[in-house]
Amino acid sequence: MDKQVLFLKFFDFITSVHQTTHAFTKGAKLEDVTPVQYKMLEYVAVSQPVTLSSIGDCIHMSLPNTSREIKKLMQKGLCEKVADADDRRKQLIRLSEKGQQLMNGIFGHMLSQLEGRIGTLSDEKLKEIEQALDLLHDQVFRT
Amino acid sequence: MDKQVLFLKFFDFITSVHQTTHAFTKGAKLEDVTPVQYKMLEYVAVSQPVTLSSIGDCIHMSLPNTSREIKKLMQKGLCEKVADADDRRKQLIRLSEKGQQLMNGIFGHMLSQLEGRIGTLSDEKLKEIEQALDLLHDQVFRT
DNA sequence: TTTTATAGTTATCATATGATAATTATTTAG
DNA sequence: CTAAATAATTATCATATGATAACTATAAAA
Repeated sequence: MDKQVLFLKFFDFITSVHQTTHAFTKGAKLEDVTPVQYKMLEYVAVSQPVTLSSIGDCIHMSLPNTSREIKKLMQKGLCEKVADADDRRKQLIRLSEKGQQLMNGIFGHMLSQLEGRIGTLSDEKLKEIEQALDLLHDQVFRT
Repeated sequence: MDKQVLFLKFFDFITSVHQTTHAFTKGAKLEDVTPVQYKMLEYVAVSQPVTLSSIGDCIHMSLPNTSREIKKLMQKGLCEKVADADDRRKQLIRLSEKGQQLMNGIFGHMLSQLEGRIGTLSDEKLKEIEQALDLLHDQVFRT
């Protein structure tokens, strides 16, 4: 097994995943949300409610900057903040109704994009794809 | 086959690919190169020589901004520019010796990171991984 | 209880990035 | 040949992002 060849294949693969991701979110209406703010929304959507600190950890941003960007998202009416009852230093962030609708729209858009790519495949093929996702996730892209 | 479940798996997969990519290039010394400039270098490295326009197309940047950033990369001594003999409007960009060495170092770093993840796997497992890469590349992440 | 650590805020600065208009040089189309 | 169209440059502006210092409030440790 030529590791060099496999590496090139990885590199190519990673590039195409990035491009596909870009194509997926492209076209979804993100009116007033910057790239970093979108990453935050994505993380909050999946993990809510979350503390400011964990958002910062996840997207590699300092607490002051995280605080600033969350503040902007709240001003846009996309996020809400609740003080943690157990530890009142902590602020729990979750999507507002409007933010939830925004993310639902985006996930729906991504879903239809994906549907366009794999919609016509047989169940058997889909099983193969699922297994391939699992394999690479576990063996290579584990975090 | 539940498409909803598959979608969640995709979403998770894409996230972990992004995180892994981040971890891969992290630690590689990129002294004086901004993220956008790094993307340019990466593209030039695999496709050189390339025109300014094609760089801009690839990384979704306007020609004026592409021109500005390439200029910076040339000032850092990482790129070189040659006028195309056939069409003298075109400027062909390629890595300088120094730029080539930089990218060699980074690719080497990524290779060793990858090695750390798959180095102990059997040849059989590696074959499976290769097939999984091919499958997903062709069926899902084709561009 | 005093000290120390944690979670977050606010303010400020520097730099990176994105958008656009105006210009030059060259090539291609009519 | 003249009139587009293409490739790139330069200049300028606005905004996004990253870094840091100083601060408040709360919780945990001594």
